Amino acid sequence: MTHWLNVALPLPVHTNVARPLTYRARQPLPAGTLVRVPLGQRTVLGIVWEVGIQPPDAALAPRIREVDDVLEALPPLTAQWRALMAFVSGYYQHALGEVALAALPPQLRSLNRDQLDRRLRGKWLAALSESAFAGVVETPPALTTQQARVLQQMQAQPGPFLLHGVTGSGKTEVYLRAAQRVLQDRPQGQVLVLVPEINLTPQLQRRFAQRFGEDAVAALHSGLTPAQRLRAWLAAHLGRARVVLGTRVAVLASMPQLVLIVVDEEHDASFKQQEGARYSARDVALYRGHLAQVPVLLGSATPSLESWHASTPVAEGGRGRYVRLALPCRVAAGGVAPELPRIRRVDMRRQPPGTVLAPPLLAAIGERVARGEQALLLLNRRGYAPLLQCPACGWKSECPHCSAYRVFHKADRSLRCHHCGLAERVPRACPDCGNLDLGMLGRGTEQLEEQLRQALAQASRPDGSAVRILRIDADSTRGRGQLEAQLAQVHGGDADVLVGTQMIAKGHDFRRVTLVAAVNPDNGLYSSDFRAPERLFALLMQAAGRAGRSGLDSEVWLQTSQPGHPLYAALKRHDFAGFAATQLEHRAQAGLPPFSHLALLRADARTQQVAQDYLAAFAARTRELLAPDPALAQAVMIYPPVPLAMQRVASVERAQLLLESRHRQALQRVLARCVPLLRALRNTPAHRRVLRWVIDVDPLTF
DNA sequence: AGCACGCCGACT
DNA sequence: GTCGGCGTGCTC
Repeated sequence: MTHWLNVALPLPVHTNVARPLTYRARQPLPAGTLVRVPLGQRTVLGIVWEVGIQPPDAALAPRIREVDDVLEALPPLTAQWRALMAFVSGYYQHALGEVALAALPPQLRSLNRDQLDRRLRGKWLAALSESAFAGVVETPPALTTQQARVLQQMQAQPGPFLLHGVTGSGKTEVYLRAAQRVLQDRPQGQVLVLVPEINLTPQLQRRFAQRFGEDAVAALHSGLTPAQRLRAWLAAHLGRARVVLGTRVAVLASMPQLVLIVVDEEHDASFKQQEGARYSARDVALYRGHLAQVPVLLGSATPSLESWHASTPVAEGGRGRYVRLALPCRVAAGGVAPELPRIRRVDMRRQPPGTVLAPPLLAAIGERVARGEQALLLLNRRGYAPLLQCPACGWKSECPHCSAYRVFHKADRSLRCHHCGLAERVPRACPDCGNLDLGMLGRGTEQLEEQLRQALAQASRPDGSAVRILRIDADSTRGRGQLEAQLAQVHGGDADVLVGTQMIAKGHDFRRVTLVAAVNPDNGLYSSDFRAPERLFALLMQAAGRAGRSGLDSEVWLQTSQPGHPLYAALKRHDFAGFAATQLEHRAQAGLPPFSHLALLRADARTQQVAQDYLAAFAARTRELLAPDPALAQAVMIYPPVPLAMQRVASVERAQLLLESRHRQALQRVLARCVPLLRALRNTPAHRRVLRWVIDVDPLTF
C-alpha cells in the first residue's frame, strides 16, 4: 500500500519549488515525522507536513520518489510547532521548509536513522535524566515589595506582560520566580528564556542553573559546537530541559510542554534576524505565547516604542494590549539601594575645536582612578581614524567596492573597509598626487585609547602605579575567547579605564565602574533613521546602568554640542516615559510605526539602474494586480524605489522600495502576492540581471 | 540552497 | 590536449 505525503524541505523562497513536495512511503507516517528524502542528486532532511493527501495527477505521478529513511526514534514535531512555522513562513514571506528546517539543529541534517539512534542511546544525552528539575536548588533571596506586587499581577491576568524595570531593579529575580512558579505547578512544564546576544547567555544561564540545577537548564545559541547544539535541541524537544535559554533561534525550538516565555531586553535589535527569514524573535515569541496559550513576559529598562505603546492603556492613548508592570527602584545591595547615576552634560561648543576629551571629564576620570574605581568610555567607531584625506588634492580613502571610506587602523598600519573587508597597507603618499602628508579626519577607539594614555600619564592609582587602560572592540576581541579574557581583566580589577564601542555597554555587570562617558553621542540625534533617537536613548540608559551598581556614587558624562536637546534632558531625569511620550507623538504625526506597518523590498544588482528598474516594474505590476480591489490598493502605500543609505557594498548596488499601511492585515494581504510576482518578474529577460531580492517585514533599519 | 550541465582561458 | 571558472536550470 502506498502512502502519499507532502514533505517540507530546505528550498529557498526564490525557487519554483519552495513548498512541501510530494513523496510516497511504504508505511503511514504521522505529520511532524523527520525523514530523509531524495531530492535531485542528493538526500536531504525533511519534515512530513501533510499526510493522507490525494494521489498526485498522472503528469506528476511518475516523478514521485520514495522516502529514504525515517528518523523514528524522535517523537514527531507537534501540530502546534508546525503551526508556528507556518505562521513565521507566512508572515515573513519565507518558504515553509526554509523556516522549519532552519529551526532544527544543523547537525540533524547529516544524520541517518542509525547515527541518530546511537546518539540518543549514548550517555551524553542520558545524563539529562527524565525530569531533571527536582525543585529549587538555592534559597531564593527575599522579594522586594515591588517584585512581589509584579508577580502577583502576573498571576491575576493572562498577559502578555511588559516588565519595565531600571537596570539593577531585579528583573532577573522576577523571571526566576515566575519560572519557579510554573515549573512547580506543572511537573512537565518548560520555560523559554530569550536573550539578545550570545555574550549575555552565560550570565543568565548561571543564575537559572543555580536556582534550578545544572541539568534542568539547556542553552541554545549559535556559539555552541554542532554537537552541543544538537544535544540542547534534543533536550528541549524530548522535554528533558525544563528551562531553555537562548538567542533568537531558540524561539523556534521544539518545546512540547511550553508554559512560559520570557524575553529579556526585549527592545534589543539583535532579536531581529538580518538574513534568511527575517523574523523578529520577540514578535514570534508573542505569537507563540498566543498559540500555546501561555504567558509571555517581556522585560526591559528601555522598552521598544512598539511594546510601550502596546502596553499603554487605551484611556491614555495606547493600545492596552499588554499589561505593563513596573520596577521603578534599584534593589538594595548591602543595605542601601544604589542611587541612579547623575547625568552630566559637557557643552563641547565651549571647548576648543578638536577637543577629544574635555578637561573636566579627564579630571573626573583621574579622580575615580585615584580612588581605585573604574571608568568606561564609549565611542561608536573602531579603528584610529574614520578616513584619510590628502590636503593637497582632496583624495579620500574611499573603498573601491563600497560607498564608504576605508578606516585607518594604526595597529597594523592598514586601511580597512568595514563593509567588504578590503584591507591594504596604508599608502606612504597620496595615491593621486604623491603628496607625503595625508591628513586624518575624525577619531576612533584606537586613537581615543592613545590620547587617553597621554592625557592620563600623570595620573595614578591608589598605590601610586600607572593607570591601566584597556580597549575592548571588535578588533581587540577578534580571537576565540578574547572577549571573555578581556572582560575577566575588567572584573578582576586589572584595568582602570575601559575604552570601547557599544559592545561593552550591554548587560555586563561591572561592579567597580563608577563613571561612564559617551565621547561623541550626537550622531544619533541627526540620523535620518527614525529609530535612531530610540536606539541612542536605550544605549545611553544601558550605559548608565553599567555605573554604580555597587552602591558607590556614580555619574554618566555626555560630551555634546546639543546639551539642551530634549533627549538628553529626559535622560538626565532618567525619564523613559517622558522620552517615549514625545517620540510616540512624533511617530503618530509622521505615520510611522507603531502607528503604521512597514515592509521593505530590496533588490541587488551590478548597477543601481537594474535594481531600481526591477523594483519599479514590481510596483507597477502590483498596482495593476490591486486595481480590482480599490480598498486594498488604497490601504497600502507603495513608495518609489530608492538606493540604500549604504548604496554599494562589495561592488553590488542595492535599491529598496517601501510598502506602508495603517493596517497590518492589508499589508499582509499585499505581501502574500509579492513572492510569486517577484519570482516571475526576475525570470523575464528584462530583469535577468537582478542578482537577488529580499523581503523584510517590520524592518528595523533603513 | 546544492548539484549538473555547458561553454571559454591557463596549465601538466 | 585537460582542469576549472561561474552562468543557467532543475529539484516531487
